[in-house]
Amino acid sequence: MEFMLHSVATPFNLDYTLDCGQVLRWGKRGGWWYGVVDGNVMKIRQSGGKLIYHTYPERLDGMFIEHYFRLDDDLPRILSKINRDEKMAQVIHRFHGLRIVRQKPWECLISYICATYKNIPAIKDILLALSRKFGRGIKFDGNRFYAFPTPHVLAKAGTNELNVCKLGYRSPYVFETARRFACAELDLDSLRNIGYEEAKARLLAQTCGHKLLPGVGEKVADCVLLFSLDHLDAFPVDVWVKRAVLEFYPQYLDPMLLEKASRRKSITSHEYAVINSFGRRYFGEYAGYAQQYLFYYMRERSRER
DNA sequence: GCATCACCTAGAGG
DNA sequence: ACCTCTAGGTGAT
Repeated sequence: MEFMLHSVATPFNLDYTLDCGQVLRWGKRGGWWYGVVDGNVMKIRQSGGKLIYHTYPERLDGMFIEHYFRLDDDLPRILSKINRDEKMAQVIHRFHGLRIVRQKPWECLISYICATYKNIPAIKDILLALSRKFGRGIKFDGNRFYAFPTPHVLAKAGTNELNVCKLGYRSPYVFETARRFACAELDLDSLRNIGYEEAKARLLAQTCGHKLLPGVGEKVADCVLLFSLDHLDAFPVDVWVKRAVLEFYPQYLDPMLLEKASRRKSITSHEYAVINSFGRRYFGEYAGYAQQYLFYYMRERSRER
């Protein structure tokens, strides 16, 4: 199957989009990207203004491709909005065509709960282990792929079985969250068409004195809002984005905070609030796009050194 | 409020 | 082989 990149879908760069760290279940082999999306294996590559793809077992159409890769976003307009200074111009130019992907809320939520305090290779290992153990197997192209496990299966699993997948202290978080999902206490899709603040407050809500979703703090909430619930103004702050803001935008921060923050590698909740609100104010309605370009830029730069 | 600290584990780098 | 540092933070104190 083929998808022609029409004018709205341009620019698009498949490699940047799948390699930038927002999705963790894709891998490139022999010129093709392989991933499991929504229970289907997808094999895809880009050839100039064209996407060539196969999906199995369902034959997913162009509408699906367009929706998943956010090819309906007016990227030139978005990039012009976040292009606020020379540094951003450079970052945007470097990764021109990177798009935010529309992930499934459930998979996105579990992925980022698992991602806390882990490096990306380790996160990919965890998600693969969870899928192998609890997900449905799908044979394709002579390989075996695994769908992401359903809430119901993880809710039945229990923390001991989850721990086999190297979740460590995250096991009870994943287990509890799966239970909330399985008994339909949660409807993340209802957070799509309300404002960012309201949606975030509901994700972080407390019930009976404890968290609705254990393991979900500000960072995880912002990732879920940005990557799966269409809140492009969310601005997740992790150690890389913190470094980026401290290095490129020190003049916008209180000198005291700057001084303290640069001495500490992790992020305090106060620092999170300050950097998050700077990002949202400075970059505006598409701050989430700015965040992803900055994140990828910082990681690539560190890898090159 | 608010700052500090423990936490499971494993990849990356020396 | 072995050790240290760090990792897309969160929850408890």
